Formats: sequence, structure tokens, C-alpha cells
Amino acid sequence: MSESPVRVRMAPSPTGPFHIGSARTALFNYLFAKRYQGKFIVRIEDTDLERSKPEWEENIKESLNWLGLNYDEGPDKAGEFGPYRQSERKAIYKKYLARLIETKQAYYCFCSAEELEAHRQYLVSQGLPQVYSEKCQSLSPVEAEKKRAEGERCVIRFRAPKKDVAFEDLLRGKIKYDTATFGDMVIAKDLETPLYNLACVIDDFEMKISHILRGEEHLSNTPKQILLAWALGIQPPQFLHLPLILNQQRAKLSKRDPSIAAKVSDYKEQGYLPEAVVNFIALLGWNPGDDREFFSLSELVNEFSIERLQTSGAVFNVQKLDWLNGFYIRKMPLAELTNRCVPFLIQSGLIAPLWGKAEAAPLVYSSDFTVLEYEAVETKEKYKFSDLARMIALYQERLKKLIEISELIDLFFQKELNYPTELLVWKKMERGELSPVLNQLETLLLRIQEGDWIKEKLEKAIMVEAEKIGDRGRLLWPLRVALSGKTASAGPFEIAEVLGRRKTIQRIKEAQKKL
RNA sequence: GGCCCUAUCGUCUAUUGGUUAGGACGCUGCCCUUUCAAGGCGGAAAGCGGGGUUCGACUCCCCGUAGGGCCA
Repeated sequence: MSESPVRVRMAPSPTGPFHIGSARTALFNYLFAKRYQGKFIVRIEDTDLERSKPEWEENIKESLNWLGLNYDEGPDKAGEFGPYRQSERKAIYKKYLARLIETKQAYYCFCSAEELEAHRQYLVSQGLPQVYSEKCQSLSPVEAEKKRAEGERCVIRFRAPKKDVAFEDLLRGKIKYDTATFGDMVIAKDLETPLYNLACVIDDFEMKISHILRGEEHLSNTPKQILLAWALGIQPPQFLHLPLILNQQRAKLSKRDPSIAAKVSDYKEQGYLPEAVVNFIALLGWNPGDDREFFSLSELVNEFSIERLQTSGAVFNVQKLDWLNGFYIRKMPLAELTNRCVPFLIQSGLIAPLWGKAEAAPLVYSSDFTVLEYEAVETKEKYKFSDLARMIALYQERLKKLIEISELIDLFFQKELNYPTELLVWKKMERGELSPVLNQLETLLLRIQEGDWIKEKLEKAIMVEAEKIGDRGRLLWPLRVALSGKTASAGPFEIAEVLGRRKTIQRIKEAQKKL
């Protein structure tokens, strides 16, 4: 690596929700910084004032925070190279822009949109690169000033030297562009309003950025930025262009992609764990070189190396993310899992925190839900955190996303189950045989006293009878359905244990009533 | 339209000139099992095409082709 300290940055525009592709870029920047004892900086590129909104900046910070990608310097984390919002850096840009004009490396251009379009059409018809005609290059400073004073609309263009720009991409090797193919580009609307490429070059220099790790979509910006850096007498940083994350159609993931969720906040709301998301996106474009699949953020920091980065785009495979998420859910301590499920239970309207503060807001993972007591919205029955944990435990290995927890354990909070009577009928059974089976179950259950109401004793008592019948399903299936009301659920004994004696027997009676 | 990037199972990937081309997700068969999961053991499934270089190319080079990105 280079001798100067490693400083990398993530430079999102707050013009929309934080994107999963940006999250991965942020992750690789973070890993690179931590791996080489450097700094990770967040810079908000809010030069587009109409589209930039504080709420989107908030969304960016929240998303990074949720993923655990803590930055060392940023808009809300002062460092010595601030401010970290482009809208607050106009004076800096003005200085550089004035210098470019003074040295005649930039000039005012007064060409109209129609004029530019006509010239472009001509070039297209000739099969030539579509570049600016350079018409306004010949304007003297005096003429330009006069036009400006008269209020003529103008932009500032960069006088691009005609030569090849070659640079070494850390991932792709030598990349060469002929500047004649992009011509004199617009670099600013006026002295205080630089466009993306210029602002970027100035900020990266001022913030002492050593390496730029960004998406491949910026590859063609790089020669332009290098040219600008040279014009300003700046040594450009090192570049690395990451491959893109692709949708099912193999196109770049867009903000409104129907096939997969694009927003990081969507993943949070659907009940993906940040550790699963981080693990998953790390593996989109990077691999450890062996067969390992599971990595925590800190393990990634230790393992990460740019040599193992991929050069081609990666299709986002939700099924694999779901699998990973399930894996992380399964190995999570129960108390923590419960704590993370509670917001979803509240949100779905199943339970409400009782004497807790209303701020126990849904989807705030960092809240401590263990201290609250809850009330089932339908039955008004009270539940402690540990009661919820017992229910969730039954479904820990079945959960793929936290949001699914409500429809799995709703049976514990409902007054009466609503299921078709037919569901009670075991596949190797006639409907008419159901009544004696339910009676038998009731008798068996009534024999078990409150003090013995645990999974093991319940199982023992009922399995003895089930074995006698030979076909266990004749007892077990109707029992499970009577207790859960579902085609699929946890086992009948575990449910009965958590449900308690009174409710279990009550549900058997309800099933009998249905016949 | 111009410029640039990329190319191994459906998907994520290993392979850095010599492998029966390995793993994971998904799919699928069996086992376990009251259901659904989880778990265990199997299976199907890949080097874009054509030229070189080389004793030998998935691997290096060139040309196509395809996909993608940026600009317009």
C-alpha cells in the first residue's frame, strides 16, 4: 500500500433512500479502511439542492449505523477536514474554480441547448464521438465578462487537453481513455456550483483521500477527474472500481427495482438481520478463497483483501440471503432473538407494551424490550418477556425473516382459532373418526395435572396411546391442528406446554364443538 | 451513436498452464418425521464461439459474440 495513511470515503447523494449497492460500496470501503488502519469518511454530496433532502441524509446515516459500518468522519462526526456536506463547501470550490479560469484551463460557455444538440446530431451522423464544438473557447475574457454582465446564461467548461489518460485501477489494471472522446466537459454552473466531477476532485484532495473505492459506473468519470486533478496541480488518489450488483435481468440495480428490495431500510423492515445482510453483500464480489461462507464484520476486516475482489457484476440472489438470515437467526441467543422480534409483534398488532414507554418504537433494535410487560391485544392477557421468548423458541429454527414471527405465534394470542374443520382430519382417517379421537385426547390431557404440565410428560402420556394405535398421526395430527389451527406449526407437545393446561384443554373442546 | 468494463453450473463463486473442474444457495431423491422446518446422506447442473501461444489451455494473447456501465 502507499506510504500515506489510508483514508477512504463513501460519498452518497441524499436524493433518495440508501441503496443496497451503496451499502456494499460502503462495506468494502469500511473493510479496506479497517484492514489497513485507515479512516473511513462519509461525505454527503448534496449539491443538487432541489433533490437533496435532510430525511435522505438521515436514512443514509441510519442505514450505515444499522449495518454497523461506523465512520470516523462525517456530517455528524466532526473531523479535521470538514465540513462533510458539499453544500457547506462552496467557498472552497470557488477558490479552485477561479484558479482554473484564471489559468485559462476553464472558460465560460454560452452555447444554447439547441446549438449543442444540432452539433451533436451532426457528429452522430458522421459517426464521431459526440463532444463539444469548443466554440466558446475562442471567446476572450473581456467578451465573456460582457455577456455575463448582460445576463446571458452560461456554464463553465473545462479545456480538456487532447491526450490519452491512463491510470492503474487497483482491480482491473491499466485503463486508458482518449480525452478526445469526451471533449470539453461542463464542470460548473457558476463559480459556486461545481458539478459532480469537479467537486469530487476538490473534496477528495482537501480531505486527503488516499484511495477511491467506488462502483464501476464511475469508471468513465475517473479519467475526467484525473484530468481535472492535473489541471489543479493535484496528485490523484488511487482508484478501484467495484463490480456492480445486478438484478435478475443482469442490469444495474435501480432504486425502483421490482425484483428485489433496493433500499437498505427495506431489509430492516422485513426482518433481515444486519449481520446477515453484511455477510451476504460481502460475498457478492468478494470471497475468502476457500469454502467458508459465514463471516462477521470483524472477521471480514481481518480477511479482506482487494486481491480477492471480483471484476464482474454479481446478481443479487435473495434466496441465498434468506438462507443466511435463517442461519443467523438459528444461532442467535434466544433472549436477543426475542428482543429483535418484539418490535415486529407490536407492529403487527398482536401485542402491545403495557407499562412501557410509548417510545418502545417498532423496529428499533437497540431498545431493550426485556424490561417491558405486554398485553395480547385480542384477549388482554398479560405476558412477560420470558413468555414471549418461550413462544419464539418454538419457531427459532423455522424463521427466515423476523417479520414472519407474528403469523407463526399468533396462535398463542388469539381467543379462538379460526380454521376449517376439515383440517383436523388426519390424511389416513375419515371425518367420522374424529370425535372419539378428540374425546380420547381430552381424557388423556385431563389426567395430566398442572404441576406435570411439561412437554416431556405430555409427550409420554400421549405417545403411549399413539403407539398402541400404531399410526401416531391419528392422535398427533388432530391434536396439533386443534392447538395451532394451522397446516404447519411446531410440534403439539411444545405448543401445549407453552399454551398451558387450561387453554390446551379449551382448544380441544373448541375442536369438538366444530364437529 | 461514442467510449469503457466484463464473460466457469439457474445464482454467488474456487481454479492464478497439468483437477474425475471443487464449494454454497436454489432444485431434486432418500433418511428422520403428526405437519412445517432444521439436520444427515445422495443426484442433476458450468468453462460463449473462433483463431493463435504452448508438450498441454477454463486459465495467456487476438478477433468475434453477448451482457453491462457511462456519456449523449
